[in-house]
Formats: sequence, C-alpha cells, structure tokens
Amino acid sequence: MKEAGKPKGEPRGAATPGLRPGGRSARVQATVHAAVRDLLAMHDRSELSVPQVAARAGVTPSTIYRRWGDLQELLADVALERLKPETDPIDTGSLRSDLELWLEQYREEMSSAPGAALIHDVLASIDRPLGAAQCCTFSKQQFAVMTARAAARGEAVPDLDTIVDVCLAPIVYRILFGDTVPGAGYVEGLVARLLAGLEPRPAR
Amino acid sequence: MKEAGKPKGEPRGAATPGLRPGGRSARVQATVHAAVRDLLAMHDRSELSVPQVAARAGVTPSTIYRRWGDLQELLADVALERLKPETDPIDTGSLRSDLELWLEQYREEMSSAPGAALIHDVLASIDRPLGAAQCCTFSKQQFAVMTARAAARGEAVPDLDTIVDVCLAPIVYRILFGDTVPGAGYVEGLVARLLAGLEPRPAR
DNA sequence: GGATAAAAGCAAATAATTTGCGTTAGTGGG
DNA sequence: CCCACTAACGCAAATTATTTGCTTTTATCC
Repeated sequence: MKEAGKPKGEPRGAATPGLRPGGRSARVQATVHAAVRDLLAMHDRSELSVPQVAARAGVTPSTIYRRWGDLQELLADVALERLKPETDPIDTGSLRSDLELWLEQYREEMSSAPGAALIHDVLASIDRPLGAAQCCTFSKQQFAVMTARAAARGEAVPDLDTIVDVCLAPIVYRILFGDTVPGAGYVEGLVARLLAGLEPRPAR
Repeated sequence: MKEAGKPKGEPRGAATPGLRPGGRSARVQATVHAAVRDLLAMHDRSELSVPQVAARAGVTPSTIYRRWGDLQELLADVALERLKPETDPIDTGSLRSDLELWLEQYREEMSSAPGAALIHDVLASIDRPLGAAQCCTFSKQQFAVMTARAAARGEAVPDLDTIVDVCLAPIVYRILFGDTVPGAGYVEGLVARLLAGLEPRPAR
C-alpha cells in the first residue's frame, strides 16, 4: 500500500525547486540524480531499483523514498531535467528552416530508445502530472524564441498552440504509440502543413 | 530486481491472446480483470496492489506475477481491453461530421481522469510497447471505416496517417501533457484543418 | 480415458517499502 | 559569532511486496 493521494502532508517536494536550497539537500539531490543517470547508462532499466540508486549515491533508501516517493517519481524528475533545453534554437534565417531543424533534431533524439524512455518517464509520474506539462512548456518556449525572431523579421507567424498541434504532437504521438515510424522528409511535411495554413487564416 | 529484458523465456504471454483459451486460464483472466476494474472504480489507484487484486479475484499473487509480471503490465492489459472500440463509428452522412462526432466523443472520454488513466496505463507497459501500438490501431480502424464509407459516397478522403497526425495526435498530446485543455470547438477546428488540405489545391 | 504439459496453488525465501526515532546541519534571530 | 529551531538525513525494525521451488489441478491432444 503506497499512500493515499488526498491528505498528503507535502512530505515530498518537487525535489528540484527549493525546499532547502542550501548545502546538503542540494548535494544529495545532485548525487542521487547522478546515480540514476549512471545506472541508467550502464544497466537495463528493468534492473534499476531504489535501493540500488541509494547505494550508488551513498544515501539510505529511506532518504529517496521520503523525498521522491518512489522510483517513478525519481525517474520523472531526472528525465525532466534532461529534457530541459540548454540552449536557444539555432537561428537559420527563416522560421521554416528553424522549425525544420529543431523538429528534426527532436524527432531524431526522441526516436531512440533512451530518448523515448525519457518521455515515458516524465509521463509515468502520477503524483505530478505537472512534469509533463512542464516538458511541453519547454518546447513551447523554444517555439516562442523562433517565432519572435521571425516576427521581428516581418514573417507571418503561427500561434504557439498551432505549432504544437500541427508539428510537435504528431511526432510525439508516433513515438509513444509506435505507429509508423517517421522517416526522412516527415518533418518537412509537418512544417509545410503548418505554414501552408498561414495566409488562408484558418478558424481558431 | 525485476528480471532482465533480453533473455526472457516467454513465461508471460500477452495474456489476452490464446495461451490456453480453454476453461480455467480464461476464467482466471476474466476474474482478475474484473477485480482490477472493480478496485479501480472503488479505491484510488495509489492503493492498488497485486496482492489486493489477487485477493479479490480469488487467486494467489504468484499467479498474477507469473502471468503478467507486475502491476503495470496488468493495468495495461486491462486498459487496452477497455480502449477497444465495441462498435463501428456512427454514420452521419459525411466524413466531416463522422470525424467530428467520433473525435469529440474521444476527447470527452479521454479528458476525464479515468480516461486519461487508461492511456497512461497503456503507455506504462514496458515489456510490451505493442499495447500502445494496438491502441493506435484501434483508432485507425475506426477511421478506416469512416473513410471507406466516405469514399463509397464519392467524397475525397485523406490518408489514415494524416487523420492521425492532424486530428488525433493533438488531442492525445494535450491530454497527456496537460497543455491547454481543449474546449468547445477544438475538434471542429482540427477536422477543418484536415479537410482544408484536400480539395482546395489552388490555395497559394 | 490416459498421457502430457501449461497454468495454478502453496509456502518459504528474498527484496522492497514504510515508519519511528535519534542525529546532523542549514537558517534565522539575537 | 553563537544559539535555538527545524528540515532533511541515517539507522534499524516492522511491514509488505515479489520471487521461486515444488506440488497439484486441469485443458488439450492422442
């Protein structure tokens, strides 16, 4: 029996944000995250357990349980951090190629087994569907940078939600549901569809 | 430690298909499925455990472990069955309204907490990403029925993959990633976007 | 009907998770 | 700078979940 979901007394924080930004707490978090990354890189994820992570991180299992709740939450936390973009999207001079480049790179990365695992981990978090939302926010922020630049150049730009719907969602959907794997030229088609709907002003 | 993923000796089957279609095996499967559904309807999913399901189903836990592996696999199996459409999509006379009706119903159902949980459960299955693919296949089969009817009426019909990309993927994406929740009129917009790309080629 | 083997039951062994309590170490007030 | 305060950690016992070896039941095929 895990724990009821209703009257939870907030024992576990979101881990990343500041519970006690200070020394030890942050140190433990970093160590545990590193341990997860290492173990994930070495063994198969089916042989990953909380006690194992704890041992490698040099903390007791109860520390992890108290702070993250269970393995899924911990994995989601780690995955979210890895999904956070570290740099702004490359500026190629046009929205079309900016999008094509970024989306193609995203597709490439998330089509791989480890990439898909990241998305799965983020989605698996039960107590915190916030993680998935944040993951989506990351992408939208990247799109926002691109459209801002495009708008500054005088290009007509689509809505952020529309970019997500037309270009990002299909990629993610196909990865998650293992539908026909997107091949070369797929991303170009999505972007073309997005930009084709620009001048004609679709209802929204 | 769960079990390695590579050299698995096929101890657990896909559960639903025929390992031993006959009497007892099928009976146990039905009982266990029912137990999961009942418990899921009663308590919160955080207080759902294999031993609990076993107790309610009147089987020993080891039976469940041997057959499904773990709780996630079992939940995925149950969810997949519930996601299987039991009837053909309603024939309203046009592809546009057929799609609008079906997608709106899908959106409505999967936006709810229990609906979203079904999708999550299907995706959570590790040993069997096939479940998710099958889930996608269900939807495509529904679309196939609609487009076949439309084609018989002489309507121009889009590709199945295109329907998934343009109409289904955005809905699922928004549900999973908790992005801005789709409101009224959302589905109509998606279908409009899909069908807009059909006849009016001249648009330039 | 009887041989065969898959699937289930049972129970002991192992591993994971929870929990109470004492200890360590950031944080804020004097 | 020192002290009180408390969040977060460590430790270990208690609980619960999972695995596993072996036996028994029961479909399935001759």
